[in-house]
Amino acid sequence: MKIPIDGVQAFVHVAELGSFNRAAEHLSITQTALTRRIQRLESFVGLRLIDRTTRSTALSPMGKDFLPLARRIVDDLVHGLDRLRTTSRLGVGDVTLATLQSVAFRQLPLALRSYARKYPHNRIQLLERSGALVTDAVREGQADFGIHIQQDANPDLTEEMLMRDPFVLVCSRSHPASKLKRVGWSNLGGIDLITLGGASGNRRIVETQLVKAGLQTRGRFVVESTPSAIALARENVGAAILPAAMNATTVASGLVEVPLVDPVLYRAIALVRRRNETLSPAASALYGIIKARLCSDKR
Amino acid sequence: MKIPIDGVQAFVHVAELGSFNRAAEHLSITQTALTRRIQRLESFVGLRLIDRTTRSTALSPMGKDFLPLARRIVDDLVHGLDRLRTTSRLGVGDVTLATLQSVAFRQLPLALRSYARKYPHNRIQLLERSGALVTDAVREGQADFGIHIQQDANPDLTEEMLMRDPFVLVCSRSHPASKLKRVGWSNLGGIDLITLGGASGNRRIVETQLVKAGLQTRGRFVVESTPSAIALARENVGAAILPAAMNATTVASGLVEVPLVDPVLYRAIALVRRRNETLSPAASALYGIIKARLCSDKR
DNA sequence: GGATTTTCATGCATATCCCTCATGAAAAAT
DNA sequence: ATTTTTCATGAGGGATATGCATGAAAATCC
Repeated sequence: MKIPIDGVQAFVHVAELGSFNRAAEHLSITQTALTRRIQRLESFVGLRLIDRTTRSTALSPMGKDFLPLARRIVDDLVHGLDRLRTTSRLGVGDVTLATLQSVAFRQLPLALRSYARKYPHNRIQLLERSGALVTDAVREGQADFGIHIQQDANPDLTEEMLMRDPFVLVCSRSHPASKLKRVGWSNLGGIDLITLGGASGNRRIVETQLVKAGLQTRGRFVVESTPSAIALARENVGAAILPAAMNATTVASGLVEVPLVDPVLYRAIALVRRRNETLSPAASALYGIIKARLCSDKR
Repeated sequence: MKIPIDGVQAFVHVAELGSFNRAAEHLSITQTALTRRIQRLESFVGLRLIDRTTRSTALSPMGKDFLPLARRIVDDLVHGLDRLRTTSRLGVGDVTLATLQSVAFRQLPLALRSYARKYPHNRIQLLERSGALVTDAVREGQADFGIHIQQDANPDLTEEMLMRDPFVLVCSRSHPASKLKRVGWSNLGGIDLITLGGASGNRRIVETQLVKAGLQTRGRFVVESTPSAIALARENVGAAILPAAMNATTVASGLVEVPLVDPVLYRAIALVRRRNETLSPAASALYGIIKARLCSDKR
């Protein structure tokens, strides 16, 4: 036999309004239907919960006992489901996004502002991680999804490419290379290179390519972060290999970007999330906005 | 749209068992039906609660959020309704019974013992009241129901006659009246009467009849309780007018009961309870037992 | 005091909903 | 590659709830 939740709800309403008719109206059903619901509930539990004459209604002793619990059940149910519904409709909720610092600096702010306008009540937590740590944060559930450099496929995760970001050579205007229209990887031999080290995801890509070009694995200067690299380049210590998206030129004046070619090497920025797991509405909305924003930004 | 309580229940089971099939089996429905319930729930709230592949099931973030509440709802509902059901089936519960002292002495013990055997876990509280106080206790809700002397109908109460208890003249074996087979009310003139006073319900009945018989309103000795009356009669101070049910003869030896006739006057012992209010199962059971026991006892 | 109004209960027809059976699809196990 | 396991889907039938019209009982009204 089925659980007469309708009956419980009806019971609470009758108890509160003291009348079948008013309760029925309140529930937008006929009085007939309401009577039947109460009857079903009573026959389910096997005892009379509401003593009713043609004139008045009153709870029986057991009805009085049951009322608080019944009220709680109905409230929990209605509010609980309602919360879920509004969540789904409005996309209410918190989002935690793991991202590369570099992306957080440049591309993300626009997307976040757009999201914040659309969902003023939602909070966003940004985890700024470098390299593989983004992936880890997503896989371990610390973040709803992440933005990272595409890498070896992970069975637990799905990726979706956002844009391909070419590497460029950044150097001071007074640096010899600044005069070039472009420069091939194999022509970097005579240049003091500033490269990223540490856990950076770029490091792997750049170093691989350097090896292919027959140069030493590491640049002459290995720094931990992009700002440091830019600072060094600015002082003309050497030329830095950086993603174009960093837009070093605009960060510090007096710098020049020279495209790196043969081959044009990209780092693939991708959205990453757990495979087979639905994003929360809030996360899903942000995911969509980022995808739309950054894809159109593609160079 | 209707509240998908089945879906919530299904959701909890799937969450706990990690499998649609096992959950379906647990609920004794087909896997198909269970899938449908989950689908209905999800379409009701508008978001996916369980991420499922053909191989595995896992809660989505919102599902995880919802699980504790869902579990509580289902538990409350199932346990709450179950409690009511067992209550109705077993008649579990406490009963408070208001009764006349006289009835409590004599007829009730048998009924109570029988009830106690049938429902070993139920507690009974006895309110011993005299006269109209039984009625008051019932009307004011202090007692579930009562046993009293039938009187003017009260709109709030319903009565059900249990037995009619004739009044007898109780006297010592050495009392002149003890030789009579019966005695008419109008022949009580020369006898020193011991009557009940105070709040006794019998008082009204007896006094009314005495007036009708042309005797003084009160007996020569007016006592407050039956035991006192019996004690006086035993010492041959006079003859007492008492309900036959008191069985004075067996309480104190050396006493004789003489039927009072012209008319044979009864006090009507009745069950009384609040009109239009369902008795709790426990009370209802006791009510039934008393009715059966004492009615068969009718003289 | 009888007519009217109010309120809960019931019989019947209908529409809705939900379940089961059979089958499909996808992924893991053999 | 085949089998097995597990969730999803389509269709049909049966159970169940709903609504309308009406009844019954009690309070109110004139």
